[in-house]
Amino acid sequence: MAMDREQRRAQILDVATRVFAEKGYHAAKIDDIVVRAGIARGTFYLYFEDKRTIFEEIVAGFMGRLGAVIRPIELLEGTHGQHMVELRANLQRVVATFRAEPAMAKILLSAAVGLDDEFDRRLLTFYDDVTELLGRALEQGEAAGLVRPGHRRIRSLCLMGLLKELLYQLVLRKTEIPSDEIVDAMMDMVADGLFTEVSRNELKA
Amino acid sequence: MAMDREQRRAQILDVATRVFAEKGYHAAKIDDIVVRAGIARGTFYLYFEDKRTIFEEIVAGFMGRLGAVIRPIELLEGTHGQHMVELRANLQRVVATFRAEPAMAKILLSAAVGLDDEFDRRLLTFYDDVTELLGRALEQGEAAGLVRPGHRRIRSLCLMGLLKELLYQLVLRKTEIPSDEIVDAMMDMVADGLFTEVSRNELKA
Amino acid sequence: MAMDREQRRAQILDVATRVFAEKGYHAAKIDDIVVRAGIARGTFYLYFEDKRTIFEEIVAGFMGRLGAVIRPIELLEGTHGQHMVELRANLQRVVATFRAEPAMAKILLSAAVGLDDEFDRRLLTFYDDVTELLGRALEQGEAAGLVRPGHRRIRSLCLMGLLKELLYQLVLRKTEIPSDEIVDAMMDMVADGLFTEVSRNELKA
Amino acid sequence: MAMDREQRRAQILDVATRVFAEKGYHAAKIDDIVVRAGIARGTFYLYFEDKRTIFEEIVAGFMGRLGAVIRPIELLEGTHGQHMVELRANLQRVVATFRAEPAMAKILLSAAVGLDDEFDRRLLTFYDDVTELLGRALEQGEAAGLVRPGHRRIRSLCLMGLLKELLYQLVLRKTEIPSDEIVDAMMDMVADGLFTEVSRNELKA
DNA sequence: GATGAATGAGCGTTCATTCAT
DNA sequence: TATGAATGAACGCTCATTCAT
Repeated sequence: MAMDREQRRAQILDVATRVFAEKGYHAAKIDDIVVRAGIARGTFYLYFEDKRTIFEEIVAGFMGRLGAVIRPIELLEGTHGQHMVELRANLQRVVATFRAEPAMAKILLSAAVGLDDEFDRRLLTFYDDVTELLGRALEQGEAAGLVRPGHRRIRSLCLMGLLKELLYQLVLRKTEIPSDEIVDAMMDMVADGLFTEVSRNELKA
Repeated sequence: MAMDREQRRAQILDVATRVFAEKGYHAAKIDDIVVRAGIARGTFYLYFEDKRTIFEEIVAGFMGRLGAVIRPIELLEGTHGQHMVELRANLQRVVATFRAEPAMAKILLSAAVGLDDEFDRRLLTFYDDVTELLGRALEQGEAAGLVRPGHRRIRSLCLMGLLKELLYQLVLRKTEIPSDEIVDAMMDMVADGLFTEVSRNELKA
Repeated sequence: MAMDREQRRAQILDVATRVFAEKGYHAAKIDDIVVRAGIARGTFYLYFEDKRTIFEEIVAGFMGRLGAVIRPIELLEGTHGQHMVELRANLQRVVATFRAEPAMAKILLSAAVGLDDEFDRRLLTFYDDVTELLGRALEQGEAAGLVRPGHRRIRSLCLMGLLKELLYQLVLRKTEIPSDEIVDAMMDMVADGLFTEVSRNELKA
Repeated sequence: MAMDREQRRAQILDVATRVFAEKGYHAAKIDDIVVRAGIARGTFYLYFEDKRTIFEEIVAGFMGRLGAVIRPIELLEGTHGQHMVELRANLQRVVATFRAEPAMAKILLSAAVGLDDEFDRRLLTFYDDVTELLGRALEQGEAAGLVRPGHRRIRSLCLMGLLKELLYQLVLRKTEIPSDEIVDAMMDMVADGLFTEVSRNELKA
């Protein structure tokens, strides 16, 4: 098994990811990882400080990859007409990133939730960052006259939750809807809302 | 400590709810509950079969209260003009229910996630039920000409996620936004979407 | 439930006997006894010091009844011809005593065995007493020329074991052999042995 | 403490055997075993699944050794004159086996009794097997004219019980009677019975 | 006397982590 | 570097016994 340090580390990380995804943090035993990686118990600790640490590294790694895929939309003059394309591209990249690593979807959206206060804070911080990104996008959108003015914080949270739920369901339940269709439906709803003229009038009444 | 059986049970249930909310299922020790309830270890088992069972009862109880608060909207002839009122009332009751029991929000939306396969299934089933309810509402709305036709499954999931995220954030982060404002902003977004004429045209381009 | 103290005691003792017989000492819970006796947990301790004590009383009681049934065979002059009748009568009474209280057979021959050192000693002492009784009977028998001379201690132990095994099997496995037949076969074997002339000669060779 | 896996296993097994013999199954704590073996609590579970399992292994092991020592007596033509020698040899091997492992005698004949229904069944089955072996021996003996005809089942049970009692007493009470003497006395009694001509006549009267 | 809610010591088992080889 | 046997703290649960009413 000629394997340099980095390869070994990567292999363990990979195995651990799948184990955590399958069993959840608590039910995942170091033993499960070690057996599936074909290494000795002690070897694990040569590469990772402890169970908690490797889990954090896994999550942090995916958060990084996810962040790298989201590109802020520049609302500069003259780029008009590109915004929607870029927005859709962002969404599609995010969906694709999760679909490429379904195990990570399970971990990020489920196994890592409620682990403990410290980890919850970490997760919240990540989601906060994304939410803030969305908030700024809305702000710029409003400034550019592309977005109807409205409660930005609540709207960002809604967008965040809507995304998380879709990703969770699509990846974990292996729903077979093509990414395009998902992104289209999501954007249609977010862009134009659900109501018809009739119900809008009713609402105003 | 004069306390009849029901009182004692309720007291333990209450203490346990808070402990589970604070620490999550695994980190919550029977000892934590017992000490905070001011009872002996054995007393706990006089009222509840085991750790798992009391947790399930806590979750099931709240799911029940939540279900009781959601009233299906009748789309009968002549009830026109009432739909929006009823929809908003439903939302407000749900928000109020979570705000009344913040610990339960933490448990349902975080501590109970990823506990084990069996419990995950239970949670998913609950959310599925709600999602289906939303799906039927959309269907009836479309039929009544109140909702723009569109991908119902994806839309219900979006609504579900949007709700969950809002509730999680509002309750856990103790955001001080009044329920009215939240419901208004949420409904505005869902009803009319985020885009202006300008961006709609851009989207079509 | 008008019941004076003695009646209550007797009732609990009776119930406990059956519970101990059915489940064995360790698996028998005070709760089992209390529920079946239709009394409260605390009431039990008004009549008996603790679990161990009631068990000891049960065993001691039966040992007493058993002892009362075994009547030493007087080998006085002139009673000749009565010995065998009396011996058989003794055996039949012992068998009858066990058959009358099958639960006690289970307890004495199984549930009480290996409980702890102290109790084992008590059992051993009881069996020792009986063995000694048998030993003296053999001694007198030899003196009277009725019993072939031989190793008295070993012979008594053999008789003891043979009796215990028969009783255990007959009572616990509810074998349907009539007491008479059992006593006859046992006595035939003990009296004349198993061998024929042929094998006796062979043995001597 | 250089010890390979098999040695360690054997050591724990040995210690456990003595602990079970001294205290009985229930009173024996894993701690007792572990402390006396000079290992950590967890180490025990590296070699044995649980308390029950190691106990079963101990008992099964001894039953095996015991079974291996009992050799069926072939009643073929021409082997005449060997039967008694072989019978005595069997007995002596059984006695020797118990004497070599006094702890096992205590366990098999006392600590394992009344443990629970499942285990009781296992024990009974073992004794049943031996009893049946004895029954077949009697049958063949009768057929060969070596054994007086009689109630075979009762006789086998008697032999079984007589053996158990002797072994229990001799091993546990550390009686210093040499095996030879025991076997001789036992065989003398079983072969020829206890009675003289006088008592036999009396019996018939 | 009777009740039954409350007690708490005690035990089997798990599993992340260490460390001698 | 790799190994895997050994460690031991920690926890859920039981049940005989007590005691306030």
